[in-house]
Amino acid sequence: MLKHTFCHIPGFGAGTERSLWQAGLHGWDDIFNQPNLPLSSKKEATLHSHIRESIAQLQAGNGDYFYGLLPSDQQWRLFPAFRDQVAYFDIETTGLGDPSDYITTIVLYDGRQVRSYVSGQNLGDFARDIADYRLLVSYNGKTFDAPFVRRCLGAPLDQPHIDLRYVLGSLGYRGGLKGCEQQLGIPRQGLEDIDGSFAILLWHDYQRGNAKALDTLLAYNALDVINLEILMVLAYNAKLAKTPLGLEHHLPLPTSPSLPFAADQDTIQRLRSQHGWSSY
DNA sequence: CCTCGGCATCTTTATGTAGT
DNA sequence: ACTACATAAAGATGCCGAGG
Repeated sequence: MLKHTFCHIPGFGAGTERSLWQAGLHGWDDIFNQPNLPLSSKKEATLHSHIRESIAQLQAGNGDYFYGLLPSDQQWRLFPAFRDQVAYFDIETTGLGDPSDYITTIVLYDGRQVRSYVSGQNLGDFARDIADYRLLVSYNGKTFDAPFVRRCLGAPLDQPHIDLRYVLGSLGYRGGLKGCEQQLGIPRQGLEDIDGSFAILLWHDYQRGNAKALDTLLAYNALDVINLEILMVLAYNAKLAKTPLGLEHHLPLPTSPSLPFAADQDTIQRLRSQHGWSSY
């Protein structure tokens, strides 16, 4: 998709890009073959120089270049070029950000492998592991997860970052991660009633000695992260469908790995009744 | 050349929202 | 209550071609 992108060039907005597309100039290669472009000579010069630069930067795998130039509502275009170096991630904490709050668990998924990090065990390893990836994907992670990780773990998390909250929101899907999943028909087998506040209860139950509560928490955490990949592909295809480019660039839905953790229904039921049925 | 009008892009401001 | 990201609306800038 980057090879079909022009709106990262200064002076080239959504309108100019669309008119180029509709003139049959779908990609960077077409620009050099076409003798007379529907542009002024000044714009043509900036177009040529920026496309030469873009080809080199893409070849070098430099996502920062495009991330810095793309309008924020077009960052989703980075996905296919960096899909083999993408990290889907999500954190659980003891609260929304009081100074006393801390990260309890993190799950990182790269499309192949699920890795988990637990406070008191290996949480700090996340800072090293996440640095190996060149694109981050999260839900509301730009506002919540990434600042929390920077503050508590000192990881820079300075890679390009696609926050699905805004991509899905621009497609009309709002109401949080669970709401989006529901609207798009993505199941959460056995974990449909667990949310972030219940995750706090699971953590405290684990602290009191219930090992199955941690498994349940990690199952919930991992399911969120695995579903991020499905959401990313669905959102990407939906954004693509709004362009006049062909359908040939659509991505197939990924096959999700099975959850490496088992939720314990007895623990869920007990915590539910202990804390009242009304809110859960 | 110079100015003007139309259009697209860029900037500024205010408002909204989701995470545990 | 918080945070820091986004969009939306409104205003400013600047490019480009037409016409004098």
